[in-house]
Amino acid sequence: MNELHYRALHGLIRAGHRVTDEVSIRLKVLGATEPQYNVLRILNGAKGKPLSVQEISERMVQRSSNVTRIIDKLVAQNRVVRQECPENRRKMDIVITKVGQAYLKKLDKVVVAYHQEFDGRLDTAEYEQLVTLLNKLFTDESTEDC
Amino acid sequence: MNELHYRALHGLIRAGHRVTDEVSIRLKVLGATEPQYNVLRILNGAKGKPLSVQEISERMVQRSSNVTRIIDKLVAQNRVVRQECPENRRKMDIVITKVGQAYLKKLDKVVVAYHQEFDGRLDTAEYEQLVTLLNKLFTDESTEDC
DNA sequence: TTCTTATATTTGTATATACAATAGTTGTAG
DNA sequence: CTACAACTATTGTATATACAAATATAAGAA
Repeated sequence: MNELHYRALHGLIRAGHRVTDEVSIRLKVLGATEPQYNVLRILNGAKGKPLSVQEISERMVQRSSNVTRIIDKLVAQNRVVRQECPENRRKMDIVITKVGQAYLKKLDKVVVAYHQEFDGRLDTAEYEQLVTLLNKLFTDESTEDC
Repeated sequence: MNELHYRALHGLIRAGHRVTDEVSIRLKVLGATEPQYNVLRILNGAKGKPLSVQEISERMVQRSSNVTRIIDKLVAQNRVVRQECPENRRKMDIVITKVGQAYLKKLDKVVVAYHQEFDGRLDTAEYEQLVTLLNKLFTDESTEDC
């Protein structure tokens, strides 16, 4: 019983780390880290709407208190812009740039290529099953991007 | 199609990180990090047989080149012993101590308690399904502990 | 207004991690 | 035996991360 729990949860941990590691290796070739990729995706998913540091943090897979410094890097690379939010000067308006979008496209390409390695390992019904099971396990979806 | 892949893999990443994060929080209360816990579990699983740094590395969930420094910490805490392997003086024989085993028991307790939070979220058949799907996705099991 | 509390981000600092370089050991070819 | 390549663990160093403290703004109460 509990052994089964353990196998399932441990399997999830290993699977998650493994996918992250593999993705990181591929992103690094293009000069990006996984958190940077994550932030760019989140901003791109906002469709031009500026997001605050907090909003980005909430959508990140890895809880990290240092979104500020990730943004610092992206700003230095002209991939996002950061400016004070006019309505609330405590907040920052962060937006992906054209340069950032073009870069993200390149990053997405290598990630999609990695995903394609999984073609055929499960059939469509099984992939749906997996998604369903994950949703059931983690009902409160505190982090959502795209 | 590809969207489904993405949802499944991204779900795995989030689930894995989430479980790791939650476990880390609980371990930290007892003064341990997740990698330290991992090493202790691996050594305990070896049933007294000394393992080399390399053997431990291979069994870790997170690829990390710094098992040496994790061992440093555990040695300082008297939870493992490290001595030169007599057969091959390049290698190190690393073994968990009684102190380490007792400590590991305490760590396991909080991890098990966390696992129990998942009771009822899936039924037995579903847990088995999940394990099966994960095994199908990652056929080559390069990392195995316990 | 002024005081207090809450919110949002940044920064300081200690620790952790990745990666390359190093040092010591073993195996093997000449 | 010597020279050279392969293997194992450690260390140096730059970067990343976690967490607490600091800074700045906003909102509400006296």
